[in-house]
Amino acid sequence: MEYVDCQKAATFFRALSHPTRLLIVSELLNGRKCVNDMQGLLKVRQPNLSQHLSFLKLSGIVECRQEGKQRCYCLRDQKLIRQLLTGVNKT
Amino acid sequence: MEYVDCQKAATFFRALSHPTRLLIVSELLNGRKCVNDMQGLLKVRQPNLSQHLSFLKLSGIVECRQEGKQRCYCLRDQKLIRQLLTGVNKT
DNA sequence: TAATCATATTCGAATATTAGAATATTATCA
DNA sequence: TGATAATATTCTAATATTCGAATATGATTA
Repeated sequence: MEYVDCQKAATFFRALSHPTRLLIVSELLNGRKCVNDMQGLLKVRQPNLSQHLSFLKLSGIVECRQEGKQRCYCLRDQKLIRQLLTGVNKT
Repeated sequence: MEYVDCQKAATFFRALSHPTRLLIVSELLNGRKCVNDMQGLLKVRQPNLSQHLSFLKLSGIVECRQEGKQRCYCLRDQKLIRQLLTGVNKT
């Protein structure tokens, strides 16, 4: 296989290495969601959710847009994430 | 997407979330290697390498076999790993 | 069986991650 | 403009990760 940027890849995988963040990400596979939507689905407190979202944003996995009062998050590369999760899921 | 076992997936991704472990893994994409081979390729001390290998083994990413004095490691699912790294590399 | 090569384990210190509590910010609405 | 809804940030304590140093183990060879 060609050269792998291990630093970059490690950052990417680290972002996916926490169950809560994976839950967020797998919810986002179903489409854009605002923080409040996600809170309804996950059992974490709002500040904690916000921290994880921030982590995911810094790692380049999600992006967000302000929409009125709400902030909507979505995956930056839905196809890639789907592929990664599907692969690992089969393990 | 179907249900994702986030606990399991998180463990898997965490194993790949360290640059040294990714280096190990990408070396193993070229085939089986014993610890000493890997030491020649990476710039880490032997005990540290051994720790990372142990982590990768516990996470189910590699397996190893004793071969004479040496212990040879290989990927348990080379195709999956190649797919994951290729995907992330394109990011 | 003693020496040696190859690898693993243990321990401790430094650092990073995580979650909760408290608080701050930002956008809209009355 | 003040109140409120939605989200983010900061601080802190608990825990986890990482590395190096020292040491242990296991297989082979002399």
